[in-house]
Amino acid sequence: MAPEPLVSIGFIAKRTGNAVSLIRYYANEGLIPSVRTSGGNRAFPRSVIRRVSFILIAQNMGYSLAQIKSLLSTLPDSRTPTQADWAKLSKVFNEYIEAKIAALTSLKTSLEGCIGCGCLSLERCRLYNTDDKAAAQGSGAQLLDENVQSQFLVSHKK
Amino acid sequence: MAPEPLVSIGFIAKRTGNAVSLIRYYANEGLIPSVRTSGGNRAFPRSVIRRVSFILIAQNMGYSLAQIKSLLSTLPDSRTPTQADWAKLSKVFNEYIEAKIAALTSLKTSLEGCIGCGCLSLERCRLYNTDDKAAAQGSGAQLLDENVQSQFLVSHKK
DNA sequence: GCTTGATCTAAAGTTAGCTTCAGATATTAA
DNA sequence: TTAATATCTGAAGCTAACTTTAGATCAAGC
Repeated sequence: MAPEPLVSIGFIAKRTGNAVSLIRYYANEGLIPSVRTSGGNRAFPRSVIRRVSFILIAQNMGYSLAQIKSLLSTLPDSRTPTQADWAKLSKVFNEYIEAKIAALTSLKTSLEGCIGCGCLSLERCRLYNTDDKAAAQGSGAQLLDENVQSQFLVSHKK
Repeated sequence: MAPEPLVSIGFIAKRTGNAVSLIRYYANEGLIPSVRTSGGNRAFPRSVIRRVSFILIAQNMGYSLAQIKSLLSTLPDSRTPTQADWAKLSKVFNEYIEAKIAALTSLKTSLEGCIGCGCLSLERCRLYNTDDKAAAQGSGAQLLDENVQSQFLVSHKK
């Protein structure tokens, strides 16, 4: 197998449309793999472009960098991910997207009912139960509205 | 019309399942209306519970407090919102949800294609174009993938 | 009237996710 | 070889969205 060509941090930044500081930040955080040149500059396999793209998409979906790091852990760090590697991750991610769509659909329906009838309040609807609140209760789903899987909604609490 | 009963900050906090500090924060930020008792304590109309619920749901969807404040501006501050007030807001909000669902559906389709075929990179897919990046280009939609309306996806940049 | 718990204010602290800065070194182009 | 450009590090700065702290006042029950 031919050794993969390495590219500079500026190249990755340009190709992904982001600041160099962001790429450096991700590298420091261990979200993307990198090696060093003899002079000490970072060097990346081209496949990092795809990885950064994935990070940005997942972030846009509402995932924290910590969650994304965990998601990405299914990809190999030491070698360039194969199509099969990405397909595996894609499958997991697609399930997340589907769940999120389901949650939003449910939210839509609930809002139509709740706001429409004038009862929008936690006492009756519990539309927005968050991860940590549910977790604080102990085990699994504590949602009053079982259709709203907050796990797949954006959480704003630490 | 009978004067609406006022409740304490602790009451709102309990009913919405949040910390008192959060309710105070929202009040200070002008997200929820409040008056003062003769002693200086905050007092809220009961309808604030609904308003807080809405804020939490919208936050969960990925809106910033600034955006939510703007959304809520269609509700009257000086009187308790009627069902018609909420219905109006609900309509706008529902459109946002629908758009977000559409964006996620498109993302799902694109990912299936892009990750599946191994081309996930900005050079070809541009799945994650964000608000500010598009805005920085000047006018309206600059998205290469027109189906992905990032306006309705969660943005992580300031 | 007194004690207890709720609330007040202002300021400082916290976390995530970055960017900016300053001064030094690396790399590239001519 | 030399000038211009890119990158490096570590530390500090920044914004959003809150929480915490400290010391003081309010409100409610006995």
